[in-house]
Amino acid sequence: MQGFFRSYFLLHRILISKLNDLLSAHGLIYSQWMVMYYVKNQGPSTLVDISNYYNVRKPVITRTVQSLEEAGFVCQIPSRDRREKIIQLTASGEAVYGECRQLIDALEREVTRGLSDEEKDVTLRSVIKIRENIINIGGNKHA
Amino acid sequence: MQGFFRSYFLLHRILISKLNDLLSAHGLIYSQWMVMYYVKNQGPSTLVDISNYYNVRKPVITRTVQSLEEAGFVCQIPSRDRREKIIQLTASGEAVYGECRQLIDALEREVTRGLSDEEKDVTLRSVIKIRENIINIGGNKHA
DNA sequence: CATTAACGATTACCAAAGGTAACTATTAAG
DNA sequence: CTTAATAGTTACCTTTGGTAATCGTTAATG
Repeated sequence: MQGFFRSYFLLHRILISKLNDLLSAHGLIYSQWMVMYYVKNQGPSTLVDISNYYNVRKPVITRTVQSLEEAGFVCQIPSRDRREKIIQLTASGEAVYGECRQLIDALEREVTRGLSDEEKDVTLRSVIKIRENIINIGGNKHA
Repeated sequence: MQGFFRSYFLLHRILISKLNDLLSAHGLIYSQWMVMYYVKNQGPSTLVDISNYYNVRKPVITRTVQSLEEAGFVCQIPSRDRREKIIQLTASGEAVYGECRQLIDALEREVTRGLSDEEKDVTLRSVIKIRENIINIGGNKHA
């Protein structure tokens, strides 16, 4: 696996650039998409839920959620615990999520063209495995 | 390959965080390592060489190279074309490169633990192939 | 050969995505 | 009832990317 990191990071920039091109056409940026993705698939969530899932500090999520509220893509629903801020997608959030979901799925098929199902499967499982390994190494500041 | 992007980006944050932990112990950050890596492996290079390789704008490279010069890890060598700035690693740059190289190789082995050689190979080739696909899709603003 | 093009590098900005520290409310524990 | 812990926010910093405009220098062209 000589040079895996290099190839990985070389891919990252160009991949996130493509993704942002796609999202910006719908008024979104990557960090907003991440939050919408989580809320769509996990249901109404607190900021701490999202923060834990992505291993990102709370203020970062606060900022992103605020921008999504201003854009009208998420809204707050009441909670028994009045400290919590539970958010969910609005109708317009659902709509833009659906549009982007399709485009992203299409992009994913496009960029993996030429790879067999077997190769795709191995690659996906390897990426997940590598992440697990890093988490288990420990010493990561955000466990 | 449903969810490849998600897994890929989930890995990225944690991977670059590990890498920066490692580099910061030697006074480097990721962007500096990238430049040193290129200069080490391609030999003395201009800023445009580096910019083209990483598909990153020139001012970004200017800034990184300046920080490396201040740190004493790279220096300029004269060129016939007086527009160009050709840089190479200094002795201290070579030393720190060597130290980090070993640690990064070790980290790479560690995080890919549990993957067979076959799986590692397929994964590396897939990542490279995906990058090629994206570049060939065209429309990338930085071709 | 003189003028114009192109090129390499830089400066001065801006944006996105991450981080810390310190704070306010609110709830849970003792 | 007082103290802890928790959820969220605010203010600010860092890293890594981008643009636009500019300066020197080289290459092209009339």
